[in-house]
Amino acid sequence: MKPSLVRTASRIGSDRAAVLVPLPVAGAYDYRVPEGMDLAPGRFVRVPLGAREVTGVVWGEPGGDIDEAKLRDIAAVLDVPPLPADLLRTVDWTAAYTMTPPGAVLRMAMSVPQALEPPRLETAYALDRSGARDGVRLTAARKRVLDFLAHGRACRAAEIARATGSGPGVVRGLVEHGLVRAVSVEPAMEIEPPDWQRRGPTLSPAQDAAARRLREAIAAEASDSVTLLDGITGSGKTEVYFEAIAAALARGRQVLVLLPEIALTVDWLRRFEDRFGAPPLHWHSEVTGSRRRETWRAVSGGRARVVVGARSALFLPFPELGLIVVDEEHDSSFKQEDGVIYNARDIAIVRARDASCPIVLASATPTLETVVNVRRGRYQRISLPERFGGTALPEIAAIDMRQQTMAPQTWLSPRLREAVARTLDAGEQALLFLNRRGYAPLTLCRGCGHRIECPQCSAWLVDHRLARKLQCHHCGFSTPPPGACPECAAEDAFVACGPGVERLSEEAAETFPGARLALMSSDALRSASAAEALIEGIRRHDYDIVIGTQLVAKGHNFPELTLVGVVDADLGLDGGDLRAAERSFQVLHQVAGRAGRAARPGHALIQTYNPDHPVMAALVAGDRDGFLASEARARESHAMPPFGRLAGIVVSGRSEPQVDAACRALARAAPRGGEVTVLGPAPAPLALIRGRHRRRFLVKAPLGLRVQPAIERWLRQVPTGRGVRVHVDIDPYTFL
DNA sequence: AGCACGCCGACT
DNA sequence: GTCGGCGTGCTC
Repeated sequence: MKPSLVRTASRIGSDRAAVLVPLPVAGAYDYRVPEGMDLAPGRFVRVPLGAREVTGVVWGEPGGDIDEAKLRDIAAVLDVPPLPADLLRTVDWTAAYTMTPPGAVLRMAMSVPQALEPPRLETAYALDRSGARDGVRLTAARKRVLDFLAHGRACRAAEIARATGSGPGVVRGLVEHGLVRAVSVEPAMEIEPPDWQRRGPTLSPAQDAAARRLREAIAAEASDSVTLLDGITGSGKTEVYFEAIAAALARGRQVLVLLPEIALTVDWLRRFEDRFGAPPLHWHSEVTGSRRRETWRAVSGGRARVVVGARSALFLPFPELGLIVVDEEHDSSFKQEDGVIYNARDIAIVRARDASCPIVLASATPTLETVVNVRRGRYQRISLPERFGGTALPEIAAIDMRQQTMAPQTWLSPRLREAVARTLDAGEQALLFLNRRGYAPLTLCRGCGHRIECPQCSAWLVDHRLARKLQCHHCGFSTPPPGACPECAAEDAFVACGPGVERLSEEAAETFPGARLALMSSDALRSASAAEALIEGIRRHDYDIVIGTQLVAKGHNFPELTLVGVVDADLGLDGGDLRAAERSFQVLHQVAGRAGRAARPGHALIQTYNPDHPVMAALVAGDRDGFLASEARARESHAMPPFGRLAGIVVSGRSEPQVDAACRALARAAPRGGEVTVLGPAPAPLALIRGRHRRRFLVKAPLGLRVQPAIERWLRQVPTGRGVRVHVDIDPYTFL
């Protein structure tokens, strides 16, 4: 029995209402409600704003302190379902937490303006039962069309033609004879409902036990629980949370699954269809046009039962949200770095709380934040300790690069070369992982030592030899490689320094002649279909060695891959980032997990100059929890997250003196002596991006304190203006 | 985010 | 003398 899910919002009682417009204004504006207009929070309305008219959302009771003379009338109420009340709360919470104007957050929930417009009607054809068949010559084609329409509802001409194999003239003829009539219909995307009663693949006893516990958590009375599904790579987490999805669907609820953008693979979708017999709806930046509009409307109207998407799916208007799953919970791509700066994982937890629904965080390498929340008893944990099918985790060994003799301009150590050769001899596949795109990260002039830098950023240009370009990875600037040095005019004097995947693939080709190489990086794979084709090829063993960036680490399953070689494991460790160690551990652990997923055991070799580093030691020992414990101790001793609060304040502008002046003014006004500490200003690690100079402050506060009011008070005292912008990043991830 | 208002260079 | 450049400021 489907419970009643209509969350009845209280009607607006007075002749005024607060309306939030999707613009970065300070808050909701009051408008006059015309006589007889029936409003409740969440309703979409058209309101006059300055010289134009915009669509906003009724937010609640009026603020009241606005001059009667300034009040303007709400122009119209849109005939679409209102934004659910729980989403209004999440928008308010997100705005307050991230210190963003609520209208800017609302804009994310109104990202499809076309979905609010009355749909363009389409012409469809239906059987006209009043039409007399006497005297009409019923050809075979006409009969097929009439039979087809006798079963279904009105269909578009193209659909009828496709289904009956007849031309467009057939329908037209039937219309002329009055047997079929044209009707106007709203275009509605056809959605196959997922079948939760269908029998999915057989679960292992461990999976089954985990699934049962998850179902119980969902059925429990206190349903807004947070559960960490903690399962090592290959333990079948996905199939376990599918059972949670089935349970939510059985209760008549909608489900949202958040995945990191690149983890939504054909593999994942195939598993979903195996369980539910139908695909979920997708939501990410590449879903555009009418598909985007129809998906939004299907979510809003409740026709979409399961949506899988990237972080922006979080603000879709689910009226009956019953479960959120955040897969690869630790993935840093959940953190949005531009516009409204938020972490989709954290907002998902808030959205679940506001909607009173459970949420599942899944990961093989959960974040320290999540693990600490489990320890504090705020989250539950369900563990999947073994790999599905009894396959062992790959054995991980470090290669101490200080002990290896390297030929100049090579990056594969003798030990790694030997291991790759053995793997190829055994007829198996090897993966060489290097988390750096392009051919070389630095190009310098042999003559004068000049380094080629981005003209708008303080960053080197990366040599992309396949594309015949030098490229800036921070602003997208690109230029053909110069013939002569811009500094000393020397010809042909450039040297490429350091390796990228393109260069590594060159070395692999020289070292292993005859081996078939696949290069997997975002540059080499222009489209999603090209990526899928390559992945299929790897799976079919069309390639012997895969060379890839982080892209290969995500969710792919290559059964004949038995060796993973990490070329430069130290790459992520420097950078002064709070989470550098944690993130390195996560990505290295994940990429090592690509080895040996089927019947064959796998192993991973990690080239490092720091074999004693806690990250490397923990990987080799297979001691994830030990690593998390030592990382927790280190953070706790410095009162760093999750044992303290952090916020970044980035000051930027085109004029360096103006930025410095603003920083001095901010430093003078910075709160001191209290519980809040302000560090800085320091040049941001990338002191110049897109021609903007950047400085940053770091605000530290104890856990129990809300930093936002302190920051608000501080920033309000200092008028910035003069082409200088100040951005607040609560819980910063990268310190760039 | 738009769109207006406002104060300084090349044109009918 | 105007048309218009886009800098800053407001929108219930």
